[in-house]
Amino acid sequence: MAEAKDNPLMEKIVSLCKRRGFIFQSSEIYGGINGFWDFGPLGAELKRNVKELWWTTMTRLRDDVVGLEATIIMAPQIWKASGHVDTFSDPMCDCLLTKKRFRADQIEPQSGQVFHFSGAKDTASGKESVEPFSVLLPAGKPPESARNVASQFYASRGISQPVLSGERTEKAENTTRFNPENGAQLTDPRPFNLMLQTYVGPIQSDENIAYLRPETAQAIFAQFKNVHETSRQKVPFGIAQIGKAFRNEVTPRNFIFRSREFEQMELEFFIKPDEAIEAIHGSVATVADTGHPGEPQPNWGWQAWHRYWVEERVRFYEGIGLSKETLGFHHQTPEELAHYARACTDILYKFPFSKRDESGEVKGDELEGIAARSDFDLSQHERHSGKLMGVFDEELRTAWGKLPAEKQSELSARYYAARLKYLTKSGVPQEKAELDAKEDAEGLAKGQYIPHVIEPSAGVDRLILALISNAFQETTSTDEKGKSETRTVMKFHPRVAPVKVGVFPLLKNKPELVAKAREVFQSLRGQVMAFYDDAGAIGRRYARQDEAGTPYCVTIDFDTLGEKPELLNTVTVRHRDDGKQERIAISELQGWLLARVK
RNA sequence: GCGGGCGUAGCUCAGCGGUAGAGUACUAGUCUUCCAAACUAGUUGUCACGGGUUCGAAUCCCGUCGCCCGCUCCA
Repeated sequence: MAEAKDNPLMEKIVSLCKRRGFIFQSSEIYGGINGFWDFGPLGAELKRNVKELWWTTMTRLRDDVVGLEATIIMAPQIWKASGHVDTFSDPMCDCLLTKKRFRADQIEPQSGQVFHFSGAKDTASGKESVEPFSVLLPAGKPPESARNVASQFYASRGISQPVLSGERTEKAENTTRFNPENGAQLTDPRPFNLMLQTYVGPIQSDENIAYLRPETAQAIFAQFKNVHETSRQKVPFGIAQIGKAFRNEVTPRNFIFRSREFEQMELEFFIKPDEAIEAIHGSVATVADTGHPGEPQPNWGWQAWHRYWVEERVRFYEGIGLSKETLGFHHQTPEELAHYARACTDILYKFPFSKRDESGEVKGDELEGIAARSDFDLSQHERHSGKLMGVFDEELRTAWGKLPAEKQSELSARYYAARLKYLTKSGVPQEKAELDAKEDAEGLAKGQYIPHVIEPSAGVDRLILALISNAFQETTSTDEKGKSETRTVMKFHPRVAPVKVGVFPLLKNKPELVAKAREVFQSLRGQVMAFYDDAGAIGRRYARQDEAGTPYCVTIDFDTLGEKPELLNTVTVRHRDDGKQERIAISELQGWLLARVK
């Protein structure tokens, strides 16, 4: 018998997702494929609603954000420029004894005496291993300790009283083939590339390798110039994109939380560098560390914009039913931040699998990261493509001319320092970096700069899982016969609920009720996602819709047909969360629903 | 990638060497005037996949795949 389930809530959610058609394992009939998931009928509706709400909120309801839909496969140079080719492919080695994993390029080179063994034999059982094994013995340590490590290795192979065989020794200088902690031999370095590869064109050769994008962001940077030139937007403005991304994760885990094919909703919001803001407005606005800073202001620098987007995104999550209590935050420490990043705030959701920290608090796991990425990304593409990524800012040029000379040189010096730091960190030789940084500082004085960026980047699938976890509610009740029964209600916010309304005739065997119910259903289905059901008792149909998370159910009864003349052409509307019912005229039904689900 | 656990009907699980079951769900019917009602009848499985041991395998062994947990990795 299996042990008690480690995470019963998670198990229930996974099982409900399958039972009700939210999420299936990809390729299930062939045994599945690790890290890939399909969305069933209800899941597809839920996901569509979430993406549509994001798109509407981020683009259509704003003056300063436009959309983009780029390809998944792009020029491989993009991934060179972004750093993914380098940082996403680290050769790794494992310790043969402790199984600890090392990045091959981070192992301290060591010197000493290498002890090779050809195998070992168990004195008691006669069991034998012919697997060779080596141990590095640092200078000054007794040979016994090397033999001891080897014995432990063979013991882990099932030879409890190992007698080592074939011992020979050899000197080694600056080797990285051994675990620095215990001297045990490591496996050969094996490449780990987190990007999925394919070939473009019929020839499968190295020069035809292409990558499936590991994030959607880079397409936005790569198309920045085109969008900027054609959209009549001026900095500050943003480009939004929703799309698939792929990562060859070592360990896909936690249902759809970390998968190999996933969908992102990303905004790259381009802003002026702080030096430009200061030149134009005299100073950069400061905003409080907490709370929404209000409507965007022209004198906002990166800190204010970063805060603004964190709060905007929290409002979005609250607007689809994730209350503040279910969310968490992680402010990346300077050590965690990438070298080019100024700040990064992660918005977390407290998933059923989220762990407690040392203080017993559940922090949550990441739904979205809002990063202040400086001008790193556009600068990288400028250097790698040779195309200028800067913008010209009339306002800055005019303002700059009116600045006192000392202010000009102060801002120039700061901009120069920032550009120099970027260039040298990127490996540009010192001399050239200084020249380029000087040129950039002169450009600033003429109204030119590479925009900085604030990047709110959200994972759609994780959000779906958060919404499902958040909606899941079980109640167990005992009826008068003492029979206990568990009911599941998915309390989705009406805005994201896959089905908005269920339409039922009270009884199936009364043709007048069925005909009227079909008529009401037809009038609603074009406006909102509606579901018609006449199978089983009315209570059962309500329960089915509760499990699907349908917020409203409409029942056509004899009063609808005029049994009580004053109720002619009215229906019962039943609310999912409290079971309460109200009477609404059919003529008002559509407006009533739209007001609640939009 | 390593270690541990697991994989039986759509779902939850029982069966653990003698040829597949329960509850639930689903379908049809009777009935039913608002919260999983009852009754009747019915459908559903290459027992994850492949191989081996055996007269005989869901059951034992090996391999593969997948899921969960811990490491490792990852944002």
